[in-house]
Amino acid sequence: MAYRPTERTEARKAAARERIVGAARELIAHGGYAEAQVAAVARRAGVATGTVYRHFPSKAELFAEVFRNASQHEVDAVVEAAADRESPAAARIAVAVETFARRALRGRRLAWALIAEPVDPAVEAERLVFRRAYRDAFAEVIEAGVAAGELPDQDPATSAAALVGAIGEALVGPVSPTTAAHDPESLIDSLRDFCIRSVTGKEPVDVNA
Amino acid sequence: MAYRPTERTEARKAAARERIVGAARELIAHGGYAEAQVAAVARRAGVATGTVYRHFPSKAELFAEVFRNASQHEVDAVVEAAADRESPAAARIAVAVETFARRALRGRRLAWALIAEPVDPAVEAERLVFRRAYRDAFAEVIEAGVAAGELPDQDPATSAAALVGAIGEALVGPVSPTTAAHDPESLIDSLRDFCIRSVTGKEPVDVNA
DNA sequence: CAAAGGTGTGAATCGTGATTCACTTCTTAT
DNA sequence: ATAAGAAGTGAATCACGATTCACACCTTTG
Repeated sequence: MAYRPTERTEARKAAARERIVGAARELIAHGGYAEAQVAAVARRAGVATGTVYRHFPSKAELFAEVFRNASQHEVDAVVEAAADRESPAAARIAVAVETFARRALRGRRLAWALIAEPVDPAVEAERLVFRRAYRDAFAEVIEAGVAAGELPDQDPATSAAALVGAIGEALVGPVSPTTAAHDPESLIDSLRDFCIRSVTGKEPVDVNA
Repeated sequence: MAYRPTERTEARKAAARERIVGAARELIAHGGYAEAQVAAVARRAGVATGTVYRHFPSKAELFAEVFRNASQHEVDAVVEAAADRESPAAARIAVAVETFARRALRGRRLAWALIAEPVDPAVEAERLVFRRAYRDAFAEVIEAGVAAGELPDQDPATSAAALVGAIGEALVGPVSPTTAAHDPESLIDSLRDFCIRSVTGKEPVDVNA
């Protein structure tokens, strides 16, 4: 034997892999799944079509990785926003919703791809993980709130799923009010209030800074 | 000229058309869009592949019709349930949600196809009409409730979109709690309460019969 | 009954993109 | 320098379904 991959080549390989993932994410963010054909990804990453297959066994695997990365990033932001277990449940929900919404509106197309766009089953499985992660984050807060007597009795899983659906639909759904011209901040306010009411059964008090 | 289609032949033609639409709906209800290839629809309808194209210019048109039929049916049921303008907004929302939910749970797969499943753009346009119809139905009730001072001030379009999303996700979404074994009635109760809280900002009073 | 349309048929065609693979180019180790 | 294993290339191949179309079969009208 005469050739053994060395640190430098490994790094180069890893870099190429990341360029491919990045190119795929950019294409998805721009035109969704349809725009992200393997050949297009390769072109944008500056490699040949075949090279993509040196790094990923299939298109589905590549996209699964893209989804995994992007969604982990989003979920982390929301979880972190709601992390303070000392503050009241309503405030935690409020800040989580705002974080979710603000980020989604910033990258509308990518958010739509992550939340709702048609993908093939292997990628759908990643999406499931992602949505479940959101749901669990909300469910945890709701559960804590109910336990502390701050929130009315309710099924945390159902409420959390409904929250995820409500936020997704209001922000990037096909009938999102944002489709029409609309001020993003006021949309976020409306949505936050909706979410607060839904879990507290009370009018939201103004928590704004 | 020697041949002019007569009533009987027209009827036969219409019947064939309906068989095709019905077959398509059944396949969608069973396995979603993926299962409903033109050849499969034709087989199930008992006609040849080409015959489908004597009745519809393209697959997309056929499916648009299927969606239109099925969704009109659903929307009508919900609108009718909430039709009584004399009763309080909260009660109208409650009954609309229950109707929506109960029907969706009865035909889970079809509901998913109507609400959320990947479809091609021509069909997506139908879906948009459908979701918008739901949204408008809810928005109308919310608006009336706000005007009557029964509901707190809110943006009806946003609340209505969020409701549609919440219901859809909780019922047929990928993270629906119904995925796990769950009692449908208690899910409906939880969801209805969630929706009532979200628009009223109050604990739901027991409206049950 | 013959002519003239209509309607049904299903195998062949087409379009779209993912995937492959024989070949080239690069890296490292001797 | 040279051998050997990695990695890159992109044109060719494949898979999959929608769509077409030349032909056969029905209905109706004169």
